[in-house]
Amino acid sequence: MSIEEAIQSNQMDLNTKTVINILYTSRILEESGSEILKRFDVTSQQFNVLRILRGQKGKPANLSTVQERMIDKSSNTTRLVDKLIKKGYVKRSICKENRRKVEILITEDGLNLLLEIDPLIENNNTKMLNALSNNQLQTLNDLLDALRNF
Amino acid sequence: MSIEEAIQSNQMDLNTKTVINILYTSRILEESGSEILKRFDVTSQQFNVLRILRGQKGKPANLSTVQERMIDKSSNTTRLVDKLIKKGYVKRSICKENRRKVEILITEDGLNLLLEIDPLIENNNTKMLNALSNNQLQTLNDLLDALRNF
DNA sequence: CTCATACATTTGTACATACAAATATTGTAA
DNA sequence: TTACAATATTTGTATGTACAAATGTATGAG
Repeated sequence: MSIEEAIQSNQMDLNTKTVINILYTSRILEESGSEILKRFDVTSQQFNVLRILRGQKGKPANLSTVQERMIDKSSNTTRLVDKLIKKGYVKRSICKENRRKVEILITEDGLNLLLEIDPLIENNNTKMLNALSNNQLQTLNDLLDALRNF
Repeated sequence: MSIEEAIQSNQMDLNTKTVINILYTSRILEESGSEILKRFDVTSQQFNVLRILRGQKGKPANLSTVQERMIDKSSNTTRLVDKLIKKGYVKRSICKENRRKVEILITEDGLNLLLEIDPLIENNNTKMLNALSNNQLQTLNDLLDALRNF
């Protein structure tokens, strides 16, 4: 289904259409992922933070580093991390070298949660992208990467 | 900048990378647009509804129709419309044929607001998509349209 | 006609987000 | 060393979102 059919609108110029197409497609992917995460009582943002922390491979990350790397750089990473602490998925401590900074570390429970969620999300991603060949996926990535060089 | 550099993560499989790339790029576009809309004290969602209503060309739309066509099908179109009514950009009335339904119509003020915002958003879209040729934009749209046929 | 069901919207409530201001710590220039 | 600016995070507050339950209206079976 073309984006014009999807949102029942024609007569859009190519730029507008492209922007709307990206926003619209993104929303569909986001909702599909959220539905899976809901079962584990984590939001996409929380999942995103957990994956960033796992990527640190044991090294703690500062709040600001986490925020920089987040897909959705919502403010209040503080409160987002609070939620993860309450659930036991991350630990927080004050950085010894610079006491303004905070160090966040994923716990064993957090890592186990990711191990449980990962295959479901990967599976879902595969399903959602099923209609495109690897070549097409590569092209899509290249175009999006290029787009951001405005 | 590739998505791996952007979010400082490598070793992602192609599917995961593509999904993250779409979400990430979408967020950038969304924030850029929101910044413009903020000056006019409307959110992207409200702007989206106003454009849908303008597309009706004088014919009122039901709440459910509006919701179907929204990019972000957030619930509470009711309260979203409330805000637009308070600002004088739309009118609401009960549908005479089916009193369960509500009819929403954009006002003259709403149309004028869109006339003011449109060129700024179009200009911004052009700027944001500047790095891609028309051919590339077309390909991008085709890939996104195809993607949604999962 | 009247009851159950479906439909369209609204409302309640918990939670999340955005943005600004406040707090705490560090670095540095006089 | 003190004062000022810069940095990193937290907190306050208004607004927005998600989801379920409630309300009001229409439709069809018996």
